[in-house]
Amino acid sequence: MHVCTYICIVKLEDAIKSTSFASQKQKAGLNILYTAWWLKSMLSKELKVFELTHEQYNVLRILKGKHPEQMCVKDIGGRMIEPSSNVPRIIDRLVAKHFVERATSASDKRETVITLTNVGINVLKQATVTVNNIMQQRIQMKEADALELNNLLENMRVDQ
Amino acid sequence: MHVCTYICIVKLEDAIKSTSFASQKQKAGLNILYTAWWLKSMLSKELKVFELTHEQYNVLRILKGKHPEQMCVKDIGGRMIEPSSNVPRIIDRLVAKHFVERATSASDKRETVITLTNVGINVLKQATVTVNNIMQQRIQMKEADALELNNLLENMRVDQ
DNA sequence: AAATAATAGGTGTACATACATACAAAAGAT
DNA sequence: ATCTTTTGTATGTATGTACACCTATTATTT
Repeated sequence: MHVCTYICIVKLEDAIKSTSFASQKQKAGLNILYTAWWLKSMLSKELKVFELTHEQYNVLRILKGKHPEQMCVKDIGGRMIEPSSNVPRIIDRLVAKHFVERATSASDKRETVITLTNVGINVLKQATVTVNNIMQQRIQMKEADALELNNLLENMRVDQ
Repeated sequence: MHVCTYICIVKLEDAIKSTSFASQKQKAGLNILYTAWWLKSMLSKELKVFELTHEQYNVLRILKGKHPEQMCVKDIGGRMIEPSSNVPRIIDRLVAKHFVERATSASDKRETVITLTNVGINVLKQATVTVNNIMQQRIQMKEADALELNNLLENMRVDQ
């Protein structure tokens, strides 16, 4: 039986109330989906203070990586963790909050170039401190284990 | 450089075009999010043939686990991989396709009990064959590695 | 140069998530 | 027995995803 006191490690069986899995491989699939949800919901909770969703935060971080250079929508899209994200609409919301600015590219009028504003940079800076702290506290893993995990995840994905 | 021929293993660096991570632990977080997206989008693609989203498929599978018993909305919700899923609305769509039926519980009129229809059972059966095949082919992992992965994922999640 | 194809971005729709709220029914308190 | 609280479900709103389609611009072909 699972008892939750101060620190609580939730087994998948408890989380989704399922006791039998066809294989460890099948369980691993569900475990990845559940852990991703767990990560995302932790992030979202922290980011709410800054009026950011974790997708909006992701876009700001991508922009920060090139700042003070601008980036076009396509380049941002290519760096999203979830590649099918609809970047124009995420940018709509960042523009509404004055965290970024939109302009048509001079060199290619099809492109829209996005720039971080000072407000955006400040919000991102504060949000990042919080996010990093939470990640440090809530993810329990030695670097060697993390490396092992990264190898397992990268080798499991068969494309085509 | 990464070349994709027949079987193609995508490194996270290529997927999100980022080359530097603060730590293996931070990379692991992103890797989990990306792998979850990869899994979900594969599933969704396969399930489209059956007019199912992967959340709808998840609900059908949960119902199958108790069949021919009925389940109430709350019990279904407690078994979802993403616990904050809005189960009533997913059920709306399954009812519209005649895969499940809704009825008010006799023992507790607050509860709505959900029953799999024969159509639902057949669709689930066919969808499951396809899903299992795809998982078998696209997830490359030995059982021992899957066990290792499950342990890493379950031990990393610190709640509270 | 004119016609055609490819590309970048935006938009519409269906579905899902996250969270707040509403309402009816059941459980508990007095 | 009546009042209060809790519970189960549904619904409204903002956001995001997945995918199709449209338009403007650029690149390519002839």
